[in-house]
Amino acid sequence: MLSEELKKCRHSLAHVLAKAVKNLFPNVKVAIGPAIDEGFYYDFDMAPIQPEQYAGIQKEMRKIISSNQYFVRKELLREDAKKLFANEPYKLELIDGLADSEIISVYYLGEDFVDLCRGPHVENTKELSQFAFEISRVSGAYWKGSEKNKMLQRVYVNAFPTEKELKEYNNMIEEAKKRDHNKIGRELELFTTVDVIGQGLPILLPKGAKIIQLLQRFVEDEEEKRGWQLTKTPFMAKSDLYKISGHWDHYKEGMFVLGDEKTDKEVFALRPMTCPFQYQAYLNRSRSYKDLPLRYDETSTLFRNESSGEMHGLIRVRQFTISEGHLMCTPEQLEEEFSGCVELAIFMLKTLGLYEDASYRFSLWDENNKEKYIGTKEQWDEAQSTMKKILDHLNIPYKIAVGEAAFYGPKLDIQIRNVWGKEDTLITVQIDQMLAKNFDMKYTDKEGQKRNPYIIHRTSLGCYERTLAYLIEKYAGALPLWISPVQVIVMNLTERTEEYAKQIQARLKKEGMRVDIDTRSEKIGYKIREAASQKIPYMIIVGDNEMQEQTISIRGRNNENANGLKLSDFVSRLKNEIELKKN
RNA sequence: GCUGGUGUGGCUCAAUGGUAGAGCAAUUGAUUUGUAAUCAAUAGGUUGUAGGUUCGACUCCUAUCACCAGCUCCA
Repeated sequence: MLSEELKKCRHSLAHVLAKAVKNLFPNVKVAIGPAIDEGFYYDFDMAPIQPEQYAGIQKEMRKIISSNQYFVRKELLREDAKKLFANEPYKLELIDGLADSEIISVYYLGEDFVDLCRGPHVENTKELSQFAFEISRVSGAYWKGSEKNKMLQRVYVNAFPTEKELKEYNNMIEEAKKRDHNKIGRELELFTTVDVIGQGLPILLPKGAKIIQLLQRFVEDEEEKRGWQLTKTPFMAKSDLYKISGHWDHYKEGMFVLGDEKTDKEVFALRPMTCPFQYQAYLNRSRSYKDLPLRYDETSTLFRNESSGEMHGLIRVRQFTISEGHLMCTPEQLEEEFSGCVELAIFMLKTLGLYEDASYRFSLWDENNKEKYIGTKEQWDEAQSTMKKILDHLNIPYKIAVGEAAFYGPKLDIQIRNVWGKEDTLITVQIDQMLAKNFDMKYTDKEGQKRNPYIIHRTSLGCYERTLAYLIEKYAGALPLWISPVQVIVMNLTERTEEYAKQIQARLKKEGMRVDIDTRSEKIGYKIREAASQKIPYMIIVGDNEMQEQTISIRGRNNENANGLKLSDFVSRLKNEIELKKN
């Protein structure tokens, strides 16, 4: 089915849902009901619907469909439309929002239900009779998407042209659930959370911490090769710093403030970003154009006081560590340096195998929401057009997102999709002309003039916690060998071979491998299954033959057998594999 | 922050107002085992937390914390 046609059917089904809900709960006020990727939703002003009620609503929808009702379009004058929807406050608000030039159309579904709608719709509900649909969830959603408005009940319905497609969709969701980092990250003992520590503050367990350590080392080493210098700056500062940077005015809600401004002489805040701290490193002495570009990186832990409902696994947390960097340069160097930052990000994504899931977003400010940002319209126009020129020149395919900029400048965000298809920012590269002025950062140019440098804010791999989450989902927990927290597990079949198993572990450890051992001498089948479920890349099973000579059997993660391989060959094979994957 | 759901040993689940229980994992002993399930025993829980109702609460009520889905906000 063509997507326009599918959309039309789904949207028609949304009207059927609205009618069904109206039939069952006459006092309900209806809002809007668009088609979405997997079906449609409809917002109602009503008491929350419980899952037990889904079946009844679906039955009512089927009843409407099977009675072959017609969708009939009518165009109305504004005042007639307002009369028609006198009891529907949300529809009235929508009508008031329509421009004078717009035609106001309504669709009748049968004689007793009418909805304000542009259409198009199917002619008759019998066209929907083959459709498979089911209510998937109900949740709160603000009217017109603003938290200042009333919260309505959004009924999500999955809808597909055939039973088969709905089933396939449900299977896909089931498969996606198996990759959910929040589930398998806990099962694999990479991280956990605990009530007494609090929301958004995950504990990285040894294996999770090992992965992050490996990533950090890799990033720091790679950045050093590319001319970045590591700084280490404090986790907190006096409010004075944030007042200069603008955080105090524009980001205070998001910060953990220590102390009370009214009563304390000094108030501190944990840092939500590294920028103003690394700028102090730049300000350490006077700079000349010969010093530029100056590239500072830092493995930087940040703290952001997110609202309670926003935390999610490792993707959205209150404390996280980011591969941060700030680059100070002259206007002439800007494009090349910006491009270098993007290239570094791409290199990181490709190394981790995440590149194919990434897309670019050019995040601009929202002129109509000036209080969110510092700087003037002229400054924003300049920063954005500079960045646009560079992006176009670099031939980076991006989509534009208005209102997604940082409060101090536009961003190039590298977005990544999770297993549910939901998008998040993993990496960001930003151009900032404003903070250099606020902090009075200068360099002396060839003519001896003092000038503000351009600053590029960037992450190369983003936030490690979030990156780990996406890696888990990407590989369903079976991480590439070079970042596997356990690369090999040795297990012995009987106690006779326990010593030999230990020797093998020691030997591999000496070679720099990360090797676990499982000496429980029974239940070999159980042990193998457990190692497989832990997604350990290789297992070595140690036994002996009739002559009581020790034997080993090496097995890969996908159950490929590497039997007959000598231990020394296995070691060089692992080393090769690690080198290959890193390139 | 908002709407809804969930919370019982390490894990998966049972117990619908009447004695908190099972399987797996763990520990101990026996078995020396060959690609999940050897035998026996042991230990592990003030049912997220704090109040309340009741003769009696895992179960009902209130508050709170955490987790999940969605909205809003964001790396």
